[in-house]
Amino acid sequence: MTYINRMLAPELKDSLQECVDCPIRHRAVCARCESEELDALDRVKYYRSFQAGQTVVWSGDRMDFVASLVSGVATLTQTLEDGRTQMVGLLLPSDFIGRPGRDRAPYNVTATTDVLMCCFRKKPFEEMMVRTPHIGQRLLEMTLDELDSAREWMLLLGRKNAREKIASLLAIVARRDAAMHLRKAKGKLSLDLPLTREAMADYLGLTLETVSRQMSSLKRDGVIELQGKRHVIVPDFDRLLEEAGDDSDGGLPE
Amino acid sequence: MTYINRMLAPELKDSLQECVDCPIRHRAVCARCESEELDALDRVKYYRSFQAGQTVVWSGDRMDFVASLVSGVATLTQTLEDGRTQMVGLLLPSDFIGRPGRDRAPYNVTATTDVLMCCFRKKPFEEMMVRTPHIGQRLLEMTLDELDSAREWMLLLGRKNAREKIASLLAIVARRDAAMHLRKAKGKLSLDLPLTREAMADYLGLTLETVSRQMSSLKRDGVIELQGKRHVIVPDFDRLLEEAGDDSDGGLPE
DNA sequence: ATATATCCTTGACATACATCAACCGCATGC
DNA sequence: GCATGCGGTTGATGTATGTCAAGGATATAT
Repeated sequence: MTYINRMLAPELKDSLQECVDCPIRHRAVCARCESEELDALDRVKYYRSFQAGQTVVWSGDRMDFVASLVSGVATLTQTLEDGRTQMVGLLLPSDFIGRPGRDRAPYNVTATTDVLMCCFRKKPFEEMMVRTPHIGQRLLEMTLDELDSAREWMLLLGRKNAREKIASLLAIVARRDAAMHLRKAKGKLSLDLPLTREAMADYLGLTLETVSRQMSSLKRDGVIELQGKRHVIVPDFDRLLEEAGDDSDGGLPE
Repeated sequence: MTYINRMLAPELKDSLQECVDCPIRHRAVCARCESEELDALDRVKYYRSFQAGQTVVWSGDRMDFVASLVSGVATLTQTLEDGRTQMVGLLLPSDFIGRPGRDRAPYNVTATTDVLMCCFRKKPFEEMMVRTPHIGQRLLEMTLDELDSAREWMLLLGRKNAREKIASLLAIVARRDAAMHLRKAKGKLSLDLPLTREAMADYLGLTLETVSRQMSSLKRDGVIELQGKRHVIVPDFDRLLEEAGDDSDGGLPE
């Protein structure tokens, strides 16, 4: 069953890191998953890996599998004819890819780092969804969450200025980072951006130059510190949230 | 059962207009809906109406019901502290409001015209979802569709210019209009905008002045004709789609 | 008929961000 | 050693859209 875990047992999020890192150890961690159904699914799963920069599927292509991201970072993007591109999804380990009930991918899926995916053919997966309501329910829950974050993202794209956009992105990454690794060095928070400046720009609806300038500006103003280009230190998370302009006081998960 | 129909029977979309307009006639139209479960649900449903401009729920408020929009237009909006607001959902008749499993509304829901909603208390609705997998499946399908349109919307917000945004919105409204009324006067297509210029601006991440200017510009260039402020005639839908800059050749549903 | 409010349009001007271009730092390869 | 490429930074300049302001059209109320 392994990587399907997040779909089945939300309360297992804490042990997710273990699940993801070590399929073998996982059975010990997650007793709930020991059903025959899942064993059956386990038998039809297979793995695919992609190198950084590789495209998993192109928008419009047939996609006869669903998958769970095991490691690495992938993005969903949409493009206009002239090449303008907008990221519409950022996939981190344990995120779900694909959708039961449709067989063409509506977006480009691209690996931005080296990526490992755990795949299931769509048909057996769908059959199991019918037999095991748990899975459908969990999938609904995950989809509703995604819809919520898509809508927050829309607020960002439509109404925030460049500085707020950058700060928001950093806060989002910090939060997701923290949710997975719980790596928070006493007040000072540090995070690795899994994105190039260009990918950040595509996330935020900006150009890479503007991203770069705003990163420099936030650094000048002491909101962040930079070690290298990708490693960011956040001395004061609340300050960052202020810069993000967000209404909701969404602190870090403890 | 009436308004829950869209959730249960996607193939009934054609008869939706009848369902929505006339609850009484509906039973005749939709044989599939005559189950005991639904009768039970039918017994706990109730109606609420709102006047144009009224707020149905504020973001963060308790929301102990789910609902189906019977008539009128409602919007989901998010705001920043300083009042900048972004529309994140546009609800037309038969759209679903609320989400099982959460009890606080994550957005403002506002009636932009007079609105009638068919409501169900959340608890009995959720119980029925457990007993009737159909409903959960349908809800998943609808949520996935919403996620898709949210993501197209993100492309619009992040990467389209003002003219393309306006053209896209008109195309979207035209499509949804057509899907419901099938009102297409031989080539020439006419539609009523259910939104003020300000609401359009909030949809598109623009100011109302820019919306107004671009409408005028599209009119000057013969892409649209205006009768009054809200009634739009589209002489050539393909031309409009070109202006929208969209890759996908999403014609009108026939 | 006159007032008032709402929604919309248009103009003049300001500015945030995009565009174009040069250059830096650091790999990798010959 | 030096070239080449990639990701990133910074500067000069342009422009699309925001901002501020005035006024038009229509409806409702007095």
